[in-house]
Amino acid sequence: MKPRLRFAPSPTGYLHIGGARTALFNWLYARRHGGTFVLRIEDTDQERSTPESLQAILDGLTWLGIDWDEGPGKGGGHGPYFQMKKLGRYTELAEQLIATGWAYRDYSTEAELSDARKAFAAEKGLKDGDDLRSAGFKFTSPWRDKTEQLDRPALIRFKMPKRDGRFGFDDLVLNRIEKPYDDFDDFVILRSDGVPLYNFGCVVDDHDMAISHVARGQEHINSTFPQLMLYEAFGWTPPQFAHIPLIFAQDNSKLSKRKHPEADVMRHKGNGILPNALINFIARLGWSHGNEELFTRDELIAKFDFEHVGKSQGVWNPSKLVATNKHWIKTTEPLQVAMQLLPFLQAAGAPDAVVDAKLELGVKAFAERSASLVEMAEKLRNYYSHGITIDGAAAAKHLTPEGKVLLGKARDEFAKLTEWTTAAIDPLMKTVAEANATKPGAVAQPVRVAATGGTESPGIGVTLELLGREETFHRIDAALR
RNA sequence: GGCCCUGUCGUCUAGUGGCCUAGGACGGAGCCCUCUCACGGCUUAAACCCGGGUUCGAAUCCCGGCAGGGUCACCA
Repeated sequence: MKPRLRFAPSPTGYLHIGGARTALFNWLYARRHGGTFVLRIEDTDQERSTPESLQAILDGLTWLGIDWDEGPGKGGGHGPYFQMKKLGRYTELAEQLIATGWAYRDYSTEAELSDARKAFAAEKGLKDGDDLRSAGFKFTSPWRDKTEQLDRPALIRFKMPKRDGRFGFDDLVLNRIEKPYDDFDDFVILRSDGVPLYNFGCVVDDHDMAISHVARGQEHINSTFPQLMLYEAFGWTPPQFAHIPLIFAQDNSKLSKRKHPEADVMRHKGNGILPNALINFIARLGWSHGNEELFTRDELIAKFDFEHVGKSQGVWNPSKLVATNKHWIKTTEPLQVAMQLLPFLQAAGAPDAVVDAKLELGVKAFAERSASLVEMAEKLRNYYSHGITIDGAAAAKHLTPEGKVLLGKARDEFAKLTEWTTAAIDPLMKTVAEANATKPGAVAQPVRVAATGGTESPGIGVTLELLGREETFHRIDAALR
């Protein structure tokens, strides 16, 4: 049996880093075992769900290269993949549960629930604002054992069996987890407007979609128990669960959309992080493979397993993300990098830049000196402008009278060149230096400052090749003036 | 508060009873390479939460503490 896994976001905001990692783990497992990866949209929270959020999530997954076999835009034989499109199915199954004695209609009003809370508070001597849950409040509906039907809306509750002892499941990362039966109230499965609640919709869909493995955040551990009861009530076999640890921000609080901008996947795109670098980084945050740190997408697919997913929460480490990004900028095909770099370069002030031999050369020259595409674009833009503003301190240090003499001599050598390449230009630093009894650096720095306006750049050869013969002479002549 | 999960360098982690005088990576410090900046190479500081057991032997198993986290909605 080929495994079927899913990612089931609710479209209530952008794609969160934690969600992305959950999606990634499910996707990796499916890909590794030749299974199917399903994308399901849990849009039953009509208050918060928006089309924009849905699009943002789709965009985020697409950018990361996490593709789905079934779901929005793909179809598939287990749809609908939007929960709001299968309301009838939930109603039908909820009725089935009532018929089999596993659920009941609850006509309690908000007022009655509120009265119950107040009565509990009074009995315990609690003040306003005290947390009722902490004090052990449980709501027992008076409708639990009634079968009469009233002519007003009712919600449907699952009837937790009164049993002693404990129940649980074998988690793929946490191993055995159990809880006492009496830990659970009769939970709502269908709201009075006919829309299912999370636990119910989730179980129905995972069953309908023949999901075999569910990897999700550890915040879902406790909801696994009511879900297990639902599986029992329906006589269905539950999937295998893998609860993965949460991601925390550097301030040691849960990575949240509100407080932590880095929680937004697309923000990293804007920051010039390569999708493969982000994938590598979040995969390693919570999963390991011996001492290995760097993985291509294919290596991840070949090596991922739930056994090596850690049990404890991880902290977001921006500097390691940057280091990972540096690595992939250096090792990815220059052409690939160039294509992703282009929009950044255009935005940085080189609107006419295109993906061509020059840009590829630029990527090669700057791959080792850029932490991100943003940084690379920033450095490369000067190679796309006509003329350059020379930094004052750099000029003062290197465009001295002596420096200008050497710059002039270098210019003379450049003028003799029949081909304008790195290999042809580089040796000239030494040539000029030896002819003038000095070091190559004494020649290279004035050239560098004249050509780039600053004291830092790749080797003189590539730098000038990148600039082009004409622009190089233009800038040198301007500096010599 | 009840229940549940977790606890190795600052951070991510390797480690599944002897290979551990605890390894790697990021970050830090230093050195080398060098036409600048980088890259790279080398060196270095830095951790098994605490206390009891079990065992010839424990980071690894058990118990207790402590700490961190999750969850207890007609949200997901």
